[in-house]
Amino acid sequence: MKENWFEVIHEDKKSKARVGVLHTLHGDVFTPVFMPVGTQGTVKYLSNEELKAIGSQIILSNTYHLWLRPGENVIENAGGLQKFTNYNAPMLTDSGGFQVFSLASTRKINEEGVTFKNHLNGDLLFLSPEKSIQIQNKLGADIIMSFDECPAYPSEYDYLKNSVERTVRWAKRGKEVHQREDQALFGIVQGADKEELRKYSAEELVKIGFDGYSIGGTSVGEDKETMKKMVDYSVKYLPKNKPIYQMGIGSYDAIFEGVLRGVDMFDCVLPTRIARHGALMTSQGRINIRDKQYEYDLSPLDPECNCETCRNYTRSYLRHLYRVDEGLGKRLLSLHNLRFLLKLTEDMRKAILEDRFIEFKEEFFNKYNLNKINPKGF
RNA sequence: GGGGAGGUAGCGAAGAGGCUAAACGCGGUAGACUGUAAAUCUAUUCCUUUGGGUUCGGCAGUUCGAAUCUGCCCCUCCCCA
Repeated sequence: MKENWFEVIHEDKKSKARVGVLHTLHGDVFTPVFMPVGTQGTVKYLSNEELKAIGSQIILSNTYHLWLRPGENVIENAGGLQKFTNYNAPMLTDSGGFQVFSLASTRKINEEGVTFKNHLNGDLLFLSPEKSIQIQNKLGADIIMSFDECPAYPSEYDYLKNSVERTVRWAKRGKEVHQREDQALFGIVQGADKEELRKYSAEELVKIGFDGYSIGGTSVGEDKETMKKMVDYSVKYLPKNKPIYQMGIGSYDAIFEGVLRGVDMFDCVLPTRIARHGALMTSQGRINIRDKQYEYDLSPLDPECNCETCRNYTRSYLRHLYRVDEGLGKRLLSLHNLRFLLKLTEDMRKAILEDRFIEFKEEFFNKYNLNKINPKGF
């Protein structure tokens, strides 16, 4: 990737928040950005047209899952992920590293790579840093990830140290086989809440040299203060002229904390998953549309939202769709939750450009008062 | 008219003398979910002033003790006339 593929447009005068732009072959992405997750080459229940209509700039897909089905050759044959899915806009693939964590019960890690029991039929599969990059080269996303291990939290220090060092070696091996100049390759900083490990991880990755840097290993069960430390300990040792991506973050408060600390990119299944389960992020706090109190409620899901769902449907009807388990319900609810986060990042970019990010954060928290309604802050 | 099966919580359905306010499923009411093995998982669901109260079609019995055993009655379904 060209050295200036990422440009910082404006830095907030009172925090580390910044507005930037990623130049990719499939278009520009303005940061801070929230990236919806479409693991299997689709954001569950939503079409590309709907995603674009709510302001989605870039979406994620997953190497492990696409490798299993339909297979990277099928996607390469179609001309790459963007053509295969007809999402003619920027895309990012995760390396399969997270599956090392989430499929922990069926995997074995060694220096060479990871042996998984395929979650579909139990077949033994082997994924290595080289293999992951080679698959991602074929998938052809605009941004691809190094193959890492995301250790459980908490883990023993010795285990963490070995894991972090191995993840650095894996990153180097991945970079060595990376073929495509049109794909940005990110390294992933690990090290849990240990500053010396985060420092080591970040500095070693920077020595190798990547087009951007991810912060991995957050939101794996640690408390909020610990997550802030993890971000601080990572950003501190990363270059300012490269994008920083905090992986797996989708609660509004964690996004604020990340942006405040200099993070540019976020992705998360949270908005779509909780939507499918009836939970919605609204300007009035988090609600569960299944609840009886909405049975006769003819108001929109979120009166301050302009998404298709909020413009056209009542809570009463959305509750009905949820309860009868209709796909339209899952679609409309997913659409809204994504719009909520996309709008949030749009507003963040505006606030940063006006040097009022900290004020915006306070206004947002106060206005919506979500902490009072939902202590966990989703 | 003859023969057979059965009536258990909102529904379906286990249980065949004490470990049973009664398994399990559905339905109901809530909660969770953060680089998606997730249309998933968890709690709760007779009443209650949390001490207890009232239950397994009804009534009457047997028994220290009955949803479970006995008698009579009521009701459903199936087969044959």
